[in-house]
Amino acid sequence: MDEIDDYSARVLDVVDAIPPGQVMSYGDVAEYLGAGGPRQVGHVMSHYGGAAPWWRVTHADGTPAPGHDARALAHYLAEGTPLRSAQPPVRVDMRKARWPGTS
DNA sequence: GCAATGACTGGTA
DNA sequence: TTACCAGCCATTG
Repeated sequence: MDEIDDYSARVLDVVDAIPPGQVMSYGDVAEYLGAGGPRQVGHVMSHYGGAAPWWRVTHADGTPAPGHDARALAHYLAEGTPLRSAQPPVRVDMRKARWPGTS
């Protein structure tokens, strides 16, 4: 198994901590960690996202990762995530589904 | 060290 | 909604 970096593990830890029905944007995760940037989080998800609920991580607009929007939609419906559009372009209601973290 | 790239963000048209 | 631009951060050649 490939060993992951501390930063990647930290990103996966936050994503794994997101409760069902809630989502975070790439920028929110980076800001929550206080390190790196939205692009770094996205890169980690593309490389290690297979071991984490990547569908709970979306763009600031609420649109899921490209190429996986249909897959993410299935999870949103299964977890009861508040959606603004149940069909492409799939968009999550960030106003309610945005997870501020362990407040 | 520089240029290019990427599962990004916000603003403007 | 879509398209384009400028900014941001880390990795790679």
